[in-house]
Amino acid sequence: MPTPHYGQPRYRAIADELRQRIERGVIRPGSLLPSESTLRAEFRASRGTIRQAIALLRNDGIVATEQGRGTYASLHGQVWKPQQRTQSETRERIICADATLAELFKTKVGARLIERERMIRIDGEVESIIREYRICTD
Amino acid sequence: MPTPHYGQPRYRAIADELRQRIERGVIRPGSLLPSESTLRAEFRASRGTIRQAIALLRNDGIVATEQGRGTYASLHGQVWKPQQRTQSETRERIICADATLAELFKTKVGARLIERERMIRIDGEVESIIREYRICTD
DNA sequence: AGAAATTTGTCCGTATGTATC
DNA sequence: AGATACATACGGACAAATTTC
Repeated sequence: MPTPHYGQPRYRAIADELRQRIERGVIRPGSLLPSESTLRAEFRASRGTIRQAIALLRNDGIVATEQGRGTYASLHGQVWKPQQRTQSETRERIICADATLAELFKTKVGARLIERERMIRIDGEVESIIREYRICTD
Repeated sequence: MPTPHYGQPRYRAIADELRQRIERGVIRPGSLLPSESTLRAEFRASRGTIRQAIALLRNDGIVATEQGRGTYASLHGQVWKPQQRTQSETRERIICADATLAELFKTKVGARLIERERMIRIDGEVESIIREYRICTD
């Protein structure tokens, strides 16, 4: 077979197949993928094509490769899950530094600071509060 | 020449060279890079090696390739500049919710919370303080 | 400890498909 | 239609890191 690639190229198809195996747990997170030569035999593709497929997965961060060792299914595996139902509200105000903040910023108590507070909700529940402080410049 | 690649592999060296030309404006943002076959002649490398080099740049987002057309130097160009001299220290402790936090989390005053505080320094100066609060689960 | 086998990394060559000019 | 340029796919060879014996 020379090189007909109607629709999806082979390396993408192979990548998708491997991706599914990882996501479905057929290949467990942390375990090694089959070696390039094994994959080559299974998919009957050239080494270059197999490597292209793996490069895609590596680029997505779902596998990691080490020379001489092999390619692992990533531990934290999964891609960012766009967590539904996540909301975030931010508000901002100017405050005066208390003793603690003043010391951290090496400034005087009472110095003006910007406080930005973000509230993150998941399924309506408040999941975390994040407060960021900066020196007020204006 | 078979494949001696002492030190840096050729495709990286080629990528670096092209990257510099873009950053220095030798190749203007928005303009086309030399074609693969031109680059092949200039660097006396195989097409695969040239393509590996360009893939690096594409991955860094400093070029974009269109089939049949060519590879452009990206407009927004620049990569993330790893701001030198940036430090970050994180510390963590368990605190009891004050009135404000208790209200935000809809819990009682005195409830146990995890406070994670990160201090970000740029050139030694404290640039910002970030505090994150979560319900303590253990 | 050392040699061999395994596995990934780099590089070359060629051929054909597909999109653009 | 033809030329040009990138995309996909195959093959082979040697280098480098790791594991196995």
